[in-house]
Amino acid sequence: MPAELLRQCPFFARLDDTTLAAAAAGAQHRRVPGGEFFFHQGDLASHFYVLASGHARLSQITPEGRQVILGLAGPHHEIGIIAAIEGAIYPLDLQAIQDCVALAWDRAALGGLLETHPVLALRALRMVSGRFVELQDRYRELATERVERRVARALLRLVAQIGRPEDAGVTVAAPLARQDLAELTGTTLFTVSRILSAWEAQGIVSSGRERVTLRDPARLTRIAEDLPEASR
Amino acid sequence: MPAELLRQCPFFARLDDTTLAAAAAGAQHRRVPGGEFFFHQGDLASHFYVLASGHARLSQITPEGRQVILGLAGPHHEIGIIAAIEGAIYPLDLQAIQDCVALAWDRAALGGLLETHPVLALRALRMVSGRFVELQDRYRELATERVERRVARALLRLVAQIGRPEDAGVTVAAPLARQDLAELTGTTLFTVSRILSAWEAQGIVSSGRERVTLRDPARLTRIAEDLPEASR
DNA sequence: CGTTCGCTTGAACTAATTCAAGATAAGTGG
DNA sequence: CCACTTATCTTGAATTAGTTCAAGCGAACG
Repeated sequence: MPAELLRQCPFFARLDDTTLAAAAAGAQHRRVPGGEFFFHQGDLASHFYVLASGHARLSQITPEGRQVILGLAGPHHEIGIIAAIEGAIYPLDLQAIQDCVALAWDRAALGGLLETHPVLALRALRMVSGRFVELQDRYRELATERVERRVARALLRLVAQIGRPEDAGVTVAAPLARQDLAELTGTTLFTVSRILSAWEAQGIVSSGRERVTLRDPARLTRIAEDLPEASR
Repeated sequence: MPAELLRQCPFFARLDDTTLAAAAAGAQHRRVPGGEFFFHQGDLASHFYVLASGHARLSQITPEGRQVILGLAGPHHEIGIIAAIEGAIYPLDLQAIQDCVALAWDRAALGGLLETHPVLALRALRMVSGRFVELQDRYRELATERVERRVARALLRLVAQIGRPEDAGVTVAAPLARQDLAELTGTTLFTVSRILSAWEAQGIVSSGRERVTLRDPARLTRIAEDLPEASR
């Protein structure tokens, strides 16, 4: 049910029924198998997506071939609003890390929506502004904070975004290799591995192959905020 | 002449006369002496500014008190479009580094403009998207590149934005201390000083107290892009 | 004219990277 | 079901880019 999905993402939340129906009507379905790309950096921005299922990676490749992960996206996440802008190109890659299903609006449908429903144009501005502020905060982190804190913050952000509660803790609900965490935090897979090993020994996380579970999120928050450890 | 100034900034460029007149009519003037703040991070976003003269610094302060400079702004630059969003707060400080004069629109005037002239709403989206992409690129640089390249890029960006041609080279047209460059590139004032000294010895830049002049921008570009030095 | 502020430089230090070697776990095909 | 292959992860040791700290210089400013 498209309309149901839309109600759950901030961009379409709390709209009147006619607007929501118009939005749903313009959407197509797109399936992307794990590992394949929705689009590449530099492609003409042709579609705006809302993920229905699966997880995807937002990343850039440096001219030297090093990858930087800007973030992960899960169900209900909106990606590619830049398609609303005439002639714009995607500024990053969007790669499915599992089989994905998404709703997609092409430029014409998206343009029509934003014109006939000005509230959506304002929401687009609000959405991009919000992401801009988030990115600014991450930029500040990267410029001023040590690796351990950045990894702690990245994990907390990930479970907030795409976490799944488990018997004892919260798991990042997407495959997440050490290399991925390194590319998210601007460090190396070796450093991430050492940090996770140390945390595992302290019972803060438990992790395995492409999997990280937070066992003590409060303690991780203390590391992220650089607060003193509670005395014992 | 407000309208004249507006024509020179991308946000208002190439508008029909009535729209431009409406925009100019809603603007107030604001003078901010060097060192003082237009607004602080966390303030309710009340005004949208276009700088008429002077230079200003966009920065954040970390909870630990370390400053990060997100960029500098000069004449014709638009700042604070986030004021268009109901209830939004400024995500950074805007501090005059020289005496500044700016045009200012309050929330009501800005909201009115965007509603009555939809082209401006689209431009707002375009503007924020553009800045988002720039910030993404800087994030990638910070995550993957060495300090020397980041400083080279920062200087090239600065002269592109607010450069002033000189007898032999281009100068950053705003007071720019070593500390400022360090906070722009995520490093320390000592490292910046060493880098500038080395470049000065090679005739790439000449610099003094709060001043940097590029003598050989092409050579600096080669450093920024990590291309091989031309053989001699 | 002296004080302040920005800049430079050296020396010691360190957080993180790089490289190498091996362990562990997950498919794959016989 | 088990060997074989491959991908992920761990850990140690050496290296290094950049930081930190200390001392002093020199230009601007009151």
